[in-house]
Amino acid sequence: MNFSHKDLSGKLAGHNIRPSFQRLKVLEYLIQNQCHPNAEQIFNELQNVIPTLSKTTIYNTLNKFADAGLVKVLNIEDNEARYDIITETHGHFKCEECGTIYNFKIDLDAVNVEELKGFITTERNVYFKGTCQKCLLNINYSKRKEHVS
Amino acid sequence: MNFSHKDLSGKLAGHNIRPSFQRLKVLEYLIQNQCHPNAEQIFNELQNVIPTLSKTTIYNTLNKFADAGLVKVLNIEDNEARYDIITETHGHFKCEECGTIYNFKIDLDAVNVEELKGFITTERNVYFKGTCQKCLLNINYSKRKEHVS
DNA sequence: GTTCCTGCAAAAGCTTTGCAGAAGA
DNA sequence: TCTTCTGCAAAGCTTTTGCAGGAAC
Repeated sequence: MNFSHKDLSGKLAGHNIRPSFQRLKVLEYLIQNQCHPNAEQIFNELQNVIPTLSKTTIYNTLNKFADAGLVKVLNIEDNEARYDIITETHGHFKCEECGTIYNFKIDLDAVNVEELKGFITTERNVYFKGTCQKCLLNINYSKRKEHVS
Repeated sequence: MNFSHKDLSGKLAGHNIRPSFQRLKVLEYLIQNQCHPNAEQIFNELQNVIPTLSKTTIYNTLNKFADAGLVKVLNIEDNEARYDIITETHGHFKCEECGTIYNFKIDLDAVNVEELKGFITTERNVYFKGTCQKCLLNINYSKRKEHVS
């Protein structure tokens, strides 16, 4: 998919965020790469487009987006935040072999927790960890090869 | 509850961890304070018991416990890890007012996710955020007072 | 006598802050 | 003009690493 400058500006304006060039590019990147990037990845990618870009701006922008509710911050590991354009409630699966984070549909909005009666819940997160199918196949393949040789 | 040296040593031995004094104290602390402490809190508390204690040892110990599957690392915020003695599957609720992390019962082991067919899931985490009842009551109380005065 | 553990100091890595100049309203 | 934004440099924080002395088995 492709997004016009107008689409992107509109989205920012809807959250009271001024449409600077840097912000538009970060937003565009997040929409086109829904792969839960961290600040580093976004920075590296956009440096090609904006040579003078600084990491501070990436952080400023991401924090602004997060405050505005445009993106969600994922803290699956403790040493880096990952950013997710907010679409609908979904869970995350992190493969501990390859590091890929997958989305999966799960609806916790309906879940009613007895112990949280009287609490206000504003955010519901689910993340699983394990090994993804791709890596499992690779591991099995390696083992078979090992066995043969 | 109180735990004898023998109980604690046994628990460590069961995970192939040598029962040094420091490790026993960290374990004891985690069992007696199931309040999801971070490294800092554990360090401060245990410094009273072990004056020569260093933060490195806290990290060494917690990492060892985590590797052995004795504790679970919670990454609800990105700037600090919190540690949770593993008991049974439960969710975490973090109050954004007072910072307290509450446990609640939720069983995701039964959840079957179509999109994760062929994946191996080793860890399932749920965390909610919002405002706890205690803080909600305080906020309401303040508002009432404000209104009266 | 080895191997493992502790803790100091230093480093590493992610993120925030201060600030001055530039851009936008 | 006045506010907001960018990006450099520096600082802040949590966590890890290197290493030497000490403890445990």
